[in-house]
Amino acid sequence: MEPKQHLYLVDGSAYIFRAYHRLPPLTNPQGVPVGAVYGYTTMLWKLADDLHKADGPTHLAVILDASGKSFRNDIYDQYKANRPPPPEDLKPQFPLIRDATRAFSLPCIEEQGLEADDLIASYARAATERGWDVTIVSSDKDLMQLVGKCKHGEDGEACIDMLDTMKNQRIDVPEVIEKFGVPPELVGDVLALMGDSVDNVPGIRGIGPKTATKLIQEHGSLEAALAAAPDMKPSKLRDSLIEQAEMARLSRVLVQLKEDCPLPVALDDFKLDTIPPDPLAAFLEEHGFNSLLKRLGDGRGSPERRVDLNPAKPVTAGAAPTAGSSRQPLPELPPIDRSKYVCVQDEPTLAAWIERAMAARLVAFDTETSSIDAMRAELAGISLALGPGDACYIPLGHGGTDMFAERPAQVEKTRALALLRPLLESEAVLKIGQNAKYDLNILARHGIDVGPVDDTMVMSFDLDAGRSMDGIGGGHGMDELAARHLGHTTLTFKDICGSGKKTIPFGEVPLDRATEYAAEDAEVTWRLHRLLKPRLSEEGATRVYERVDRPLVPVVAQMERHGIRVDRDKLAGLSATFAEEIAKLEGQIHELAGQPFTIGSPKQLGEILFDKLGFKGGKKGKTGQYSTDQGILERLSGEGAAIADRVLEWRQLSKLRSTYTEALQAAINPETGRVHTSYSLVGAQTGRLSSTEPNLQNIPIRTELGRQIREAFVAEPGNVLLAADYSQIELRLAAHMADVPALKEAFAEGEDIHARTAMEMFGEVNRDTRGRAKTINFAILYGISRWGLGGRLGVPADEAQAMIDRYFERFPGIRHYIHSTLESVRANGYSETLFGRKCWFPRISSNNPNERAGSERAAINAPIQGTSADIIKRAMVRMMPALEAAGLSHVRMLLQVHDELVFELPEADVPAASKVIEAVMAGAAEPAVPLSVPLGVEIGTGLSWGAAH
DNA sequence: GGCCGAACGTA
DNA sequence: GTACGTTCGGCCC
Repeated sequence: MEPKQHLYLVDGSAYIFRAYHRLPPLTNPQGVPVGAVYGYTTMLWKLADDLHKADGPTHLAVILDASGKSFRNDIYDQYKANRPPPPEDLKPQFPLIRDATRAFSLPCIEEQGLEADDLIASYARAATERGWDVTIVSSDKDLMQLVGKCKHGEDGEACIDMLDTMKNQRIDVPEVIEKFGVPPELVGDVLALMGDSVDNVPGIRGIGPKTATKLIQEHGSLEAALAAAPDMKPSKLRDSLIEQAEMARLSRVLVQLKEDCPLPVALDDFKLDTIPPDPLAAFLEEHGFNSLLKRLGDGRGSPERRVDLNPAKPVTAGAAPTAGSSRQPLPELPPIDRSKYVCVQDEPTLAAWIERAMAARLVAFDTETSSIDAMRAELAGISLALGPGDACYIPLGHGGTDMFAERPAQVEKTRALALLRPLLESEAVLKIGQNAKYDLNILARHGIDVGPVDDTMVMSFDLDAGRSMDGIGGGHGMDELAARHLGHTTLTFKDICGSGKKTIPFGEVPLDRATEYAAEDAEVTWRLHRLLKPRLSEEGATRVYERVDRPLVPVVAQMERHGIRVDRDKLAGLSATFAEEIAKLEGQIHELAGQPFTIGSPKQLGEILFDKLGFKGGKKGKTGQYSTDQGILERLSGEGAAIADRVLEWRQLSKLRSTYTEALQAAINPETGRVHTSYSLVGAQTGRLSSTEPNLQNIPIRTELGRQIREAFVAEPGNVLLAADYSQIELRLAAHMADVPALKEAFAEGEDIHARTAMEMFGEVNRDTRGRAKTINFAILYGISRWGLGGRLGVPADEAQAMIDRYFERFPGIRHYIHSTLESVRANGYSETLFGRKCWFPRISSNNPNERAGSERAAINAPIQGTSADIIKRAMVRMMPALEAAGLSHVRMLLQVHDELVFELPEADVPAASKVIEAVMAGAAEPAVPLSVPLGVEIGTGLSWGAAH
């Protein structure tokens, strides 16, 4: 028989507050306060010492609070409202807690919307159900409710106790009774009566611990005490109990621990091995914890030392995992075996799978459909995975198109979805998707609001954006992730459905093949989640994942479903006008050329211009072709070449017609009559969204002709469109991040920022100097180079360099920002936004100077562009709740264009909605990152997108 | 049918 | 000089 398993659950968040208040202030060699971190480290040290003792841990995890809001705020909005912000010198220690945990190679769990207490309760219950003993490392009184809860599992009795490491005291049932006067199962009733000022649990006014205990002892429960109140002798206590009975009941709910939370990491993955000494030593050294370092002594280099990279296993693409990324290795799983999958074709089997998924509290899922376009796709089936080799496919729309072939047996679609709905919508079951936004949209169209959801594609992005090396892709698609992390080659869509003309819809794929493909996707998603989720906390990506990108998934999904109305007739009219003009120009161009040719071919055009017509200044690029881009043609036009002028006009009109007026008409969804773009959450390495099919982030605005296309984006009758833009957000962020007093001042005063720059640079402001200043400001954001700036301004490189020097002289913070950013990217391999979003630059140390310089420019830009992306994403996440709280439930958020949000709303709501939108956007960095510049938001409204600007 | 480079639309 | 996506012609298979 296996030895008894013993799980330790460390209440990390509560611990550091206690450690902070109990220990003297202490700073590390870099001057960062680390007193609480030191206390936390010694606590982990003590636990690690017990590792191989008889009653020591066999499994261990640290549990942290991930976010300020939880389900308790939905029940009682004042919950934890009185809690003061943490002291300034404690704040920087929070992220270090994760570093410390990582240094011990221990798993660290946190989950948005859940408090550490609830996760601890859920893990404790799950472990005792399996017959494991549990020790909760905490002294939190709420958690005392759990003590003693025994189960009779396979291994006999399993119990929960607590360990207060500060007092070095075990807390078991007698200790709980000593503290509360009642056994653990009644602690919740006592807590409900006495309330808690720190958490702002109301309780009953005038009742403290003493009276609460007495009442519960006498009556046996909260409800009994409340029921007995009218018969008590008249007193203040009696009146309070009667008057505030509801408050007590509410408090009872608030102190109740949630034991059925989805478990983001499986219990088996908390298995403890040995603590590898190297990362620990590095951590102790970095923070100057010399006494501990000494005690670690010659543990370094011992035979237990673990090797980071096992060549037999698949290797993460990009930079090899470096010091600090080690952890207790996850137990190995059997290889993927597609023969184990089940095709679910009848209701009882389906019901059994749903029941098992409910019990597992974690299920990977995937939908199969007829199209890549979620707004047009027909549902063909759903796959579920509960573990390795434990996956199924539920066909729902197979067959039926061929009248002569027999339709395979399947559970009827509506019936199956009705059965699946409680699972997919259950708060207690974590659903894991790969690009879950797609599946959310498919299921939303069938009336199912899936949640809570984790997304492995988004996790991969938050961990590894930009991390690709020669020969190894850096993408976040399922096939690529499976190859990179699991060493597994998945069946591809092409393998199953073919490609090109011979593509068959998924609903026509035979069920055995469909099952292999679909269930494999779900199992791969399950396995990826198991690998990636723990990496989030280990690699400092939790904040950006939990607070920004994860909650954004359903928000963006909803925007895609909303779509935007376009005026087809208006587009058709423009298209016809453009076509006429294009034909006219074509005739003139062929006339001027002396022969017909394909104007759209740069190759042919170049030959006509420079070979046949003999214009000078033809430059051939690396492909041996003449360049005929806008700059060249404008120069020729200035030199009097009429043909160049006509070609420029022809190009503008052709572009507008083919890319916009024609393509947008084709993109109108016949069912909704609207255009639904698809946003990629992992499209831009910096963290921006990207938009495809169609791209609604590059609708023209700069020229009058192009602007007419924006007029075709319109509101429904009775509604208007509202466009809200951040003004100069990247420059504002640069001013903040590089700490440039002159620029910050200008933004604070609402000055014209380019004019201010012109004044600083040239001593006077006029059209010319302001324009040059504007160019320089942008050049800074894009990673400046003398040649680039020179080219833009039309001055020699040395003159441009002089301007750059002058800029640095006037705004010294900028030079320092560039220098320190590059320094840090070279040292760590990645840049970081103010919110901790990483962007990797594997070529920053390339031997190729061009490549290296390119990476450097991108690395200077990424924190600024990425922080701006983080901020608007945070605004998007908060927007609908804020509007709803203001009673503005008819406002719909339709589009995001990097620094702009577009809404559709009833005209009457404009004043109220403008206020909310402005406030949410302007405050979106707070409270995580207080900015030293205000964020300006400009709002316009109109019947069309064009008019709203 | 699939891929690449040139050109050009946006922030 | 940053970050994207789409269209087109030209070329490959």
